[in-house]
Amino acid sequence: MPRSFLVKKPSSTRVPNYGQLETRRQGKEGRNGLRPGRTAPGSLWDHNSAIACLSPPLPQSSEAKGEPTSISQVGSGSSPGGSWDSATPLRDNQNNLNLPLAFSLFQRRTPNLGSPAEGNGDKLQGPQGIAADPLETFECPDCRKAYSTFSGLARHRQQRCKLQATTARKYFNCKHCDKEYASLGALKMHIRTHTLPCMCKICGKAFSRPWLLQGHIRTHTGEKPYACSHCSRAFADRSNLRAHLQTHSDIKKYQCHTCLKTFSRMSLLLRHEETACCPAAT
DNA sequence: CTGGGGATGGGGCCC
DNA sequence: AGGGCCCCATCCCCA
Repeated sequence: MPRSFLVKKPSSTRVPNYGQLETRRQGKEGRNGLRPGRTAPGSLWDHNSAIACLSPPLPQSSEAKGEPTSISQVGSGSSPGGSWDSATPLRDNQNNLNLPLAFSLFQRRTPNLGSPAEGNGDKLQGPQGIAADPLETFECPDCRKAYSTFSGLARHRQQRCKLQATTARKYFNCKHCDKEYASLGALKMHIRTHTLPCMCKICGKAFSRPWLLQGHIRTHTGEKPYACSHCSRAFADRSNLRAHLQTHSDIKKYQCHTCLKTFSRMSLLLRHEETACCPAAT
């Protein structure tokens, strides 16, 4: 699922406590840690794991469109008893059944004398002329229902897959770009980034969210409600306060894995890697 | 070249 | 369903 990388936080973590920003941050960096197209940067706490977890990089949403990915989509179609969908990413398999491959993934089992069978009128035959043992049955990996013929099972699977295609594989596509979302709400939220319904009355600049506009208005009013507890500075944006708090920390989390120099922000590390230290390595 | 602030974008969660 | 908020991230600019 597209949201599989999210970990639902306990509500208590919503209490603002900037003294805990460092610890809360750790372990969540991977959620959305990399801009599309960026290489995984090294860092003191996640460099090794980033190599393991982020390589190969996750496919982008635009690339993922039309083809299920190993993480986001294939899993939804897999079945506990078999691997019809997971091993054969057939997006339209109800109409274009890849029989040779799919057949090899069925669980063929020997006599099941008590199980019901369908398609008794069919000759026992597998795909591509595979000679079926009269004593064998063909079992659906999903519901364990047994069929005496492959064609009976295939018919059963096709009808099931039609249902699955209309329920589990429902996506909402953005008409403005290639992105697709699992929920209508998520899509509506995304569409706001195209329509930009929130306009600043002072300068006319438009934003996708009201609170983005709120933050922008602070640039006009000069309001800075987020004060640093370590110094006298204040900020209009919480994220900027968070970044500022890094300057009070001696720990620089982001490390260049070429020269081992450390940086307080990922953007500084990226800039260092791309320009100063090892531009060819990126 | 580096450090840091300012501004902003975007997806998800909670109410 | 929508608003508010959280968190993460990036880009730009300046010292």
